[in-house]
Amino acid sequence: MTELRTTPTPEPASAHPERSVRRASRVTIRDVARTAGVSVATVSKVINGRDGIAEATSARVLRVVEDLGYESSLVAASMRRRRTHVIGVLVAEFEPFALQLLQGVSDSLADTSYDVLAYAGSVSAGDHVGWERRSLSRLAGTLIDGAVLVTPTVALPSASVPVVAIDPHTGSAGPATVDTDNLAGARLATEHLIALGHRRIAHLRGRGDLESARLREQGYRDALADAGIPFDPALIAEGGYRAPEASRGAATLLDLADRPTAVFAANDLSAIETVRVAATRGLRIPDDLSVVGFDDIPEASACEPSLTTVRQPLHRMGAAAVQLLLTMLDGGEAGHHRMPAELIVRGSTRPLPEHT
Amino acid sequence: MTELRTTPTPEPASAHPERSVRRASRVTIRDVARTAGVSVATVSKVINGRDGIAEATSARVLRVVEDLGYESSLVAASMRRRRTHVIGVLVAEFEPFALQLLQGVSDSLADTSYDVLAYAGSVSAGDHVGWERRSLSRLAGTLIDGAVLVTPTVALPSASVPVVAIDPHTGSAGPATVDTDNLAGARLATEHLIALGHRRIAHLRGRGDLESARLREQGYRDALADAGIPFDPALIAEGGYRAPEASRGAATLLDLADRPTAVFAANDLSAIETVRVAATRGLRIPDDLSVVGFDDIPEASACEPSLTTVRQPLHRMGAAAVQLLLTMLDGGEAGHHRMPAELIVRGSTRPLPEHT
DNA sequence: CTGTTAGCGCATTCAC
DNA sequence: GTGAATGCGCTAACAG
Repeated sequence: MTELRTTPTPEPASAHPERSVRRASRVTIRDVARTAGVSVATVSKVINGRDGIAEATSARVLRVVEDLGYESSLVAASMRRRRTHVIGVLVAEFEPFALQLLQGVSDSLADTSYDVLAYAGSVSAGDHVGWERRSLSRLAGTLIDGAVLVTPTVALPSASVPVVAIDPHTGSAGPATVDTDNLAGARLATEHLIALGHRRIAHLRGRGDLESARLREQGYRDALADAGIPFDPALIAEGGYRAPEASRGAATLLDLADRPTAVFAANDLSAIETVRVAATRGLRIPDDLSVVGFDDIPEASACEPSLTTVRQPLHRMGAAAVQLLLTMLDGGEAGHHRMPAELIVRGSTRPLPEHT
Repeated sequence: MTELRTTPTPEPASAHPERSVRRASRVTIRDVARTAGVSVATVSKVINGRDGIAEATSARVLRVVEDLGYESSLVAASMRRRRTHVIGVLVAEFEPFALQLLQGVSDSLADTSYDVLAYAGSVSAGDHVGWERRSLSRLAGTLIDGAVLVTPTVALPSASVPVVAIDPHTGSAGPATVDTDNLAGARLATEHLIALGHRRIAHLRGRGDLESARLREQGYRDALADAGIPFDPALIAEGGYRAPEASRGAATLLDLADRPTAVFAANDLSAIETVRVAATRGLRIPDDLSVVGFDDIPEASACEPSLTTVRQPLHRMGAAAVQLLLTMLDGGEAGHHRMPAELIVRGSTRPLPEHT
């Protein structure tokens, strides 16, 4: 009776012609066991290569597995097993920054026995602060052996698996982290604009809940101070690291009576948005306005004009996070890894014409 | 007794000072129940908003949930429940093409109640043909409600959940699919080169097991035939859609005694690789060699010189896949969705100088 | 060598 | 209203 409930279509998968697109109920280990005429445990042993199984039995089971197209459910297996050999990359949202990191993580995991699982936690939950705790709680301890958290917004409580944070909320506090020298990077960007003769330099802020955003603003202020340029609060607007907010912030700045001649945006996404808004105002880049971004996502060099920006070595950061994670999975201790920032000068900045 | 085994650290999570970076064991529904002084079932009902629970009890439970930072395990929940509200994007590997699609999928799922899970199946398993069946089998029916398969290499047997394939193996055969008009796109690319005066046009093939690769080669041949240019087998090399293979293929072509004046690469990744190899041979792009790619990933416009390519609307393709999937999840029937291809002329192509 | 037993963390009947 | 059973698909001990 319960057998029937488990497998509504008792005939082997290979037998029934797929004329309808109906869902075939999943092939479970019990289907295999029943078809092969052995117990569930035996199948499990064969699958997992445990020894103590007769050659003949093993072969027969494997044949059935092949015939039925059986593959063990990650979920069920992970519930019993210690390690799943899956690394989770937890992001708030799949945007270019996170995707570049993901590529780095994935590439450097290619030589290991780990698979990669990326999870966007706040897609359906809105911009809930604390998405990382939610995601971690849902996946850790069961599905993934370790996690890479991309721009977590809160300090993480001790998790149930090893965790490495990239561009964390609290700077280099807490557990293992990977980040870029945001302060120095922001200085580079601002000093570049100053060197080009700009003095009315605006800043489009990043997300208020991220340490990186705070540091980038600080670097901007420091550079201004060093150059003896007074700080003007009117030249700061909220960009939030994302297009919609950046669009509003950029509009605020560009509609100022005494418009800035340059904008340092807290990341590339908002810099690109600034360029877009400038276009709607009839402003040409870089003739009427210089723009600098941060991150150097592929879109930065792809846009027109190409964006001057501060490069974070995203691919290498992902790889570094993996190294730290593997160390922790091996029982070792992992620390903090800071990457240098690099100014990449492209087409969106130019010297301020003498006729200010 | 069993209580002790389940929770090695019986004290509430909030009680023990996190001085060590030791793993805290996951907070389970039982911890919540015990702390709140109710049964596990009661907690479950409160969490899932079932009615029939005293207001006071409900409030108390919710407080404990908040305090302990409890979140139901996706794994455990998905094993009992019907729907997990998670959509899986299954890819062989996280490369730019797949990542752009992922972004499209994710963005168009933002307004729904679904979360997104991306899984790279062949990371640890090598280039195993059939990764999609393996991944699907591991995740479907348990962890995800539906799946978007990116460039599956085999025709899928009926799966246990709704599935949409993007750029499928078998063209538009089988279940729901989304693809681009590869044949027309390849013609556009080749005709563009022909219009520029090129006649020795090479083709760097895509992955042999993909229909898209076959169609792109066919489009190339068709365009040559229409222009009355004889097909030369020596001008075809394997690119495999990936950098390492493309590198070898490009070298073969560029080291030919009678070198081609233009290369149509089956995708952007191999086109970019061709540009790279050309540089090592001292060839300038586009002066000494014109190169056209396919896909229009962000890297295509980012490279130097920017790449002339055939654009696939990747973001929209991801969104289209989601629409089909949601239809199927709603019990409806979904069909095939074909997107137009568009030639984007950039800096990597130019007219062949008269002095051939 | 193989089958039986006991859960993993959770949701779902059913009794109480 | 609440709580003890039960099972999801699977694996690890332990029996036979």
